[in-house]
This record gives sequence, C-alpha cells and structure tokens, in this order.
Amino acid sequence: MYNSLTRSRERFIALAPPNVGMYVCGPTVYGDPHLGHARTALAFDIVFRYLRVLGYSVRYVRNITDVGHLEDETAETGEDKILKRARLERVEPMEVVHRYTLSYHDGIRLMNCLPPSIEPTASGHIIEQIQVVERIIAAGLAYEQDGSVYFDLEKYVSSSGTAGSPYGKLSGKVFEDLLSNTRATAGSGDKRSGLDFALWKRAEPSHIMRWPSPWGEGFPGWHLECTTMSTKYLGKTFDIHGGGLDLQFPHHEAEIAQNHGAFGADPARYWLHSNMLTVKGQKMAKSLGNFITLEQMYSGESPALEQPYHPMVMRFFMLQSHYRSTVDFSNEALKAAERGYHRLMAAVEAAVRATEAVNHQAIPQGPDLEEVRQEGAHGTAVADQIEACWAAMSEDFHTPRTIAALFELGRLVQRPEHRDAPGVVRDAAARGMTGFTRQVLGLQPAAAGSAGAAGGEAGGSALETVMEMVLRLRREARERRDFATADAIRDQLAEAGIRLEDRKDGTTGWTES
RNA sequence: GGCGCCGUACCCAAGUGGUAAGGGAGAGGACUGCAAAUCCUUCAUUCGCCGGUUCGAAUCCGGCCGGCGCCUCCA
Repeated sequence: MYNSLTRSRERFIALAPPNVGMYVCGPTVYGDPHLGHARTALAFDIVFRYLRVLGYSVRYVRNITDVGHLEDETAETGEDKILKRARLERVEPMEVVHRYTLSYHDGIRLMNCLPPSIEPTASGHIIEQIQVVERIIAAGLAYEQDGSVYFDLEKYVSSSGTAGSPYGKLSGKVFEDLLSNTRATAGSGDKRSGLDFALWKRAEPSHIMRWPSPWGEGFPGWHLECTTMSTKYLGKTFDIHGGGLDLQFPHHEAEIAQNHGAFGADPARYWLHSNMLTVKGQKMAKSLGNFITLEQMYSGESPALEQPYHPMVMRFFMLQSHYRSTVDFSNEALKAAERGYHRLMAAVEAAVRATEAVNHQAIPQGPDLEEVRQEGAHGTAVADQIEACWAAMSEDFHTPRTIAALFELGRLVQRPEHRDAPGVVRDAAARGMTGFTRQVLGLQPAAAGSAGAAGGEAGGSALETVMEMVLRLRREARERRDFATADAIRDQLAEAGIRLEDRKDGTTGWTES
C-alpha cells in the first residue's frame, strides 16, 4: 500500500497479526453528506473489506466530529460549525449532530459501506481529551493562555526527542517556510506563534457547547479528538491511519505532533490518503457552490445532474478510478458507468447460474487456481483473471484493474464453452466473480429476480411475487405467439423502471433500476 | 511565493524502461418472434509539445505549454 509518510508503496506488515488497527477521520456532522464524504468512506471501506478477506481481524475506528471544529481553524476566530448550524436552524446543537449523523449513515449505507467497528464522538470523550492535554503540558509542549491551551510548535520542532518525527514529514512542508509564508502568522490572539494550534479553547459566554476543565469552561480543539480516540481504542501506535487528502495538512500533521507530545510515539505506521473529487473539472467547494449531496445524487435533483443515479452505480463509478487519483463527476461518465455496472452484474449472475452447487466460502487462490489450470486453456484463462484480481487488489487496492480483470472473467464465463467446462472451473469462476465483486468491492445487484422454468430462490418480497405472476402471464402470451401482449407488458414494465430479459433457456430475468 | 499532482482514442480510465488493460460510445457479424442481453471481430504505429539518456521511453532526465490540488473551512 502507498504510505504518505514515505511517499512510496510499501509491503504491509501488521504490528500484531492477525489484528489490524485502522483509524479513519470521519465527517464533521454539520451538513448533508456529499460525494466527497462518500468517496473517503468508500476508499477505506475497500481497505477494510480487503484486509478482512486476506484474513486479518480489523478494528476499524471512524470518528464523528461533533464539537470543536471551527469555521476558521487557523485564525481561531471562527464559530464552531455545529453551533453555527444550530443557531441558523434554531435547534439544539445535539439535534444538528444527530440529524446529520443519521443522514451520513443512510447515505453511505446505501452505497453498501460497512459500518466501522467503533464510531466514537468527540463530545463523548471530553475527559480523555483533557487527560491528553495534561500529558502534553507535562511534556512541556503546550502552554496555557487565558483559559485556552495551545500546542507549542516551536518547542516541538526544536525538541530533540521528536527529531525522528519532524513537523511536516507527512505533508512535505518545511517548518521555517510555513513560519514565513503562512497568513496565520499575523495577529492571532493568545497564541505565541501563528502555527500553534489549540488543544483546548476557552468558551465565551455565548458558547453553549462547554465543559469544565482544569483551565476553566471550554471545549476541545479539533485535532485533539483523533489523537485521543485513536489511542484509546487502538493504542499509541497502530497500523493504518486514513483520511481525505485535504486533511493531510494541518490536521494529520497536528495529530503526529500531539501523539509525540502525549505518548512519545508516532500514531500510525501507514498513512493512507484518498484523493479529492471534482465536478466538471472543479473541486467541490462551498465557495463554488457546486456541492452535490448524496440525496441529490440518488434522486437526481441537482442542476448538475441529468438523472438520478443508483448508489451502486455511484460505487462502481468511483471504484473505476484509483482512490489516490482525482475523479471527475460528469453525467456522461456516470451514464457509461451505469451501463458497465449492469453488464458486470449480469456476468456475475451468469457465473453463478453456470454452476450447480457453489461453495461460496472462499475466493480461490494459490493451490485452488493450480487445480483449475490443470483443466486446459479455458481453465487457465479463468485462473489467470482471478489471479489478476488478487494481484491488483494487493497493489495499493487497485480497484480499476480489479474491475478490468472481472470484465475479462465475465466474458470467459459467458462463452458457450464455459457451460461444458469441468465443475472445478465453473465453481472457481463463480466464486471468483462473486467474491471479488461482492465481498471485496462491495458491489451488489440493485434489485433483481428471475422467473421462469426454475422456481427461484427462497424468500420473496411483494414485488417478487407480483413479478412472478406478471412474467407467467407474459410467458403464456408468448407461447400463444401473442407478441403484441408480450411486448406491451415489457414496454410498460420498462416505463416503471423494470427491465426484462428473455433468456435462451426460456426463462425471463428482470432488473429494477 | 512554497509543496505537490495531472495531461493516454470520441468520453471515462489503467499502464511500476521491453513495444498501449478495461468500460462506455461507434462499426460489422452470430443468436433471437421482436427487443434486450450475450458471444465473435473491429476501433491509439501512438501516449500535451520539444530536446536528452538508453539497444529500447507513455514510463527516466531537462525545458516549454495546458489543467488542477494543498498551504485557509472542506472528505
């Protein structure tokens, strides 16, 4: 995996296998979740899923920031984001937090992102955060000023104990350059230096999100929560720290400094950053007014969108580019992804249909694939593509290459000769297709069923029952060669968003889009 | 100003010095009551431009042009 710390790809070695600790910076819940949130959540959902498939036991911690994140962090003059929103909406701050936490969960759950193992909130860890501040003060790396506590960066930089972890090592910044170039240097109140950041802030009388502390009533600084909660749940040094690229500086740099100040250690061994997302070539930003929320994406109700896009289509679309590349949203690209996604799903279905009793337990690898290769050219081709999926995912979670291999595998599976291939080959192909598509990439069929000669699977919603009935009527019409009726049914279902597909074996499949 | 990224076919997008993955669209064929889907074939002698290193460069080096990001709240 690519480690931002070393700016190179490194072999992943867990600190305490088979356990892996991963901390990812989650959202500040003060507004509707948007595409950017989804991208970061998705990038680390893939990391989480793949590590689990490799056999690791992963503790995935993703925080919710519900206090302390200011509108203007550096100048420290800004209002707390949550408080501001609460004031505008005339509700309690915790109502804001609750509402947007729920919409964040809904939005990314629809994209089939797995929930993290622990999802701690900043406001739930005030006492722990105060303790971390005390440790940093005890280490001589923070100072109190008028009820606020600041991290003393100058001292940190000159301290020999942190020589191995210079400030700026993650983001490639040079402390001296920052000192002379940063706008924050000018007039920033209580701070000794413009680059110092708040660990604890004094609460003004109007500030209602406040807690008692040794320095008076106040609230924690934004960077502090991640240091505190990652240490509490994963230890002072853990395996993987993730987040959006925009958090690399100053947020993650501050985390490293805090962790050294409080615990004398680097927080994480591997730092992973997911890249930004653009809309029609430009970064999504509040100032540009080109934000697209997840709700708009799914409903199509945005000036930037020509139609709604299914969460799974969006997932597929994002996975078609690597997490460290920027990805650009345009209707043209999304529509192309929509078609490609349906095609891939059809291939998965075909792979499963081609084999009777499938052992879905595990994705074939190593020795299993050798066995498949014994079965001639077709078997070798199948094994090669499954191998390619493993190789791609093990190369910094290379989802675009994995998808490319799955398309190749899908084509093999739908060749006529596949039906006559030995059981081991068909079984391996089905397990490889479903394993990589569903388990690793988390791609699921939107909603689909099948009706016809074969009875279909257990379970069944009202829609499935109705479809069963409608398709039976249509099949009877076709048998009478009453194609006018059969085609009318097909056309009307299409208008309702249900696509029919008459298969060669006489059955009819349907997909809801 | 400092740090960094990108420019590959009509669109999206891989490409880690050895002769351009994959998807969408397009073209032709097979199959089909029709449609859809599927399968087969086809679609960049060329990787922003100009030099250099090399037996060999989309890949390495230098310069130029164009787009973007971080340094300021953003995932």
